Amino acid sequence: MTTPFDPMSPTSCVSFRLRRAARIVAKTYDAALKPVGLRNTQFTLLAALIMEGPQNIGQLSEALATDGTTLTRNLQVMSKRGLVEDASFHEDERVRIVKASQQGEAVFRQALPHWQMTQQKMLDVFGQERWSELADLLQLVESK
Amino acid sequence: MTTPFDPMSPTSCVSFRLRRAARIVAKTYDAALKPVGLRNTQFTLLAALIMEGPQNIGQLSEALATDGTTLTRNLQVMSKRGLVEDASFHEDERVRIVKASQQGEAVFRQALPHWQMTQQKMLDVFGQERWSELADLLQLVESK
DNA sequence: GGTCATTATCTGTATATGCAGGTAAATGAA
DNA sequence: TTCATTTACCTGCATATACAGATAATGACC
Repeated sequence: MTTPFDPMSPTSCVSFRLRRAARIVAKTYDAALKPVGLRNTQFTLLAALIMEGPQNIGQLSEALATDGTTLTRNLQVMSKRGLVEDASFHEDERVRIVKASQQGEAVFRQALPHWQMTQQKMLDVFGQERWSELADLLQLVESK
Repeated sequence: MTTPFDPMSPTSCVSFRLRRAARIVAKTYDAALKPVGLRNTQFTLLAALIMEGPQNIGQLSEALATDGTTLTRNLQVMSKRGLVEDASFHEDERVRIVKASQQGEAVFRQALPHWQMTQQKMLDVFGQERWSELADLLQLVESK
């Protein structure tokens, strides 16, 4: 006697469902990262810079699917905290290359176990198999 | 020779993946709803008030998994535009009941076909079957 | 070499989001 | 009844997010 899932009801709005789930999940990571003073978003940004190396706004924007103007400001916050800094200049003077600072790397190392704990918990919720499928589905949206 | 999916790499962070997908999807709906002057978030809020009837902040917060303080402000914006308004008083004077205004309902009706078009496009991307599965998976997070 | 379109980023403005902490009403216990 | 606790909501503060439009540097074409 469950209500049938009606995909064309605003309740089933893909945007709503994704955002709602994202809000809940983000809160979990935020809580876990709180001891090291990072938000989940900042952890991701730091991870990108550390794992992929110094990058410019455009590259980050592409990789994270985040508007460049958003990144400018998110990086500003992190810059004030000394987590990231501008890297060497580029031939093209329009381009700004950003990298994780030493302190940024240290904070990231501190954050990693907290993140891993939470990530593992999330994998347990889904089951690793299903998360892999879910990730694939989400990727569909991004390629299109 | 594809890189194997490593669920414990920060690149696979559940929060990051969900948020990234949500950003992309939200932009699509925002673009579609622009002609009627609604953001996807506002459409959802309006839909909740119209389909479920007048509600207080607490009920909305529960249904949308959005912090009450966020709702207070989001509703403020919509109230200024005359889309929502306070409903009759409650016995409990702490409680504030909100409802869609006449104009809110009119705007919602205008928005609906635009939303439907976009929703259908998203269903096509996933395939209806898969979206149903995806929605189920997302719900896992919310129940826990 | 000068002009014009393109590209990379930033600013102004507005919404979305949530935590801490505050206030007022309701509730429950003594 | 009185007072402490709980509940429902709001304010202050900070971050996240993106569109429009501005700016500055490149690149292409004559």
